[in-house]
Amino acid sequence: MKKEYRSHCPINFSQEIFGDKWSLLIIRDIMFKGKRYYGEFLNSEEKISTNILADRLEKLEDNKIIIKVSDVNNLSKFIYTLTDKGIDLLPLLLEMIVWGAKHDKQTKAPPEFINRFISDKESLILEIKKNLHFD
Amino acid sequence: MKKEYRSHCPINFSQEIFGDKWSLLIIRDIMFKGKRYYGEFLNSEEKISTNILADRLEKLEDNKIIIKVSDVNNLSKFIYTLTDKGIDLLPLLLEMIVWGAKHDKQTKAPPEFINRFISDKESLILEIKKNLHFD
DNA sequence: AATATCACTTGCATATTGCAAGTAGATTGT
DNA sequence: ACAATCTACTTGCAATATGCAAGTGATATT
Repeated sequence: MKKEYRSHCPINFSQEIFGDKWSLLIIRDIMFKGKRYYGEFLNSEEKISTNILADRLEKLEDNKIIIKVSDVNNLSKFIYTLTDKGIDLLPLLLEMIVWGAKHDKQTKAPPEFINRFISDKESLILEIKKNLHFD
Repeated sequence: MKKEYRSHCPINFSQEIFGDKWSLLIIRDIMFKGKRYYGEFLNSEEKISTNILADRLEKLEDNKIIIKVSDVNNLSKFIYTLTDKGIDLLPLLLEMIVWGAKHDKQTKAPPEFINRFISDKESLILEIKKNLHFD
């Protein structure tokens, strides 16, 4: 079960963990949209298929980006949350949002969000992080 | 030849363009290692295969992240360089380096590079950008 | 007790990846 | 001038990954 990395370049390391079309969307859903349940991820705009979702959740959990715990209010449900390692992806995701918003003419990124990030990175990061701790 | 995006979320937009295991490694090679030729990319540590390299270079060019021009000193060679859109990926890549270096115990990222980025982001960004303009 | 919900799993067709070998034009060496 | 080499790919094919649809088993609701 041990993972062999192609190299220990930090960019390669990162890409081997979340360099696919779906992983960061799951992290986005938890980080920015407050999603926590399997069914919520399934309903995201990009329509991930259920087997891919199951696979990515498992890989993200294996890589300690997220943790899965059962929901005490409903034992047939599980709650997925970010670990500190996952929360550490926030600055990267914010830069990705800035890049995507700048270069997609049809972007849906709210301009006030982008402007706030550009003019006041640190306070935005702190505010988002604060909202991630429900526990 | 028109591209349909699954959504115009900026994270999804970004991932549809470079969310795979190889694209950002090519960009890394140009940005941080000064590589410009097909053969140089082929020789990178992670050993990309030639058909995948050809495919990714074409996609990166289609997406205006890189441009391909023939080498006036050797007509059998082409020079690949970053566009402004590609150079705009620098902050994202730097955050990726920080994350990868922090969470990979075996990282090869030089600590002084990480420390300089953390303590003095903007000057490091400017310096790297300056070195990208050979033209 | 029957029905619905939830988080997956399975089967299968299609698409992508990766290895190895081949090709065509430009360059270099003799 | 000619052959060998270099350079940037292309092609064939096997292995892997993806995505759609349907199924399953445990819990929850009525």
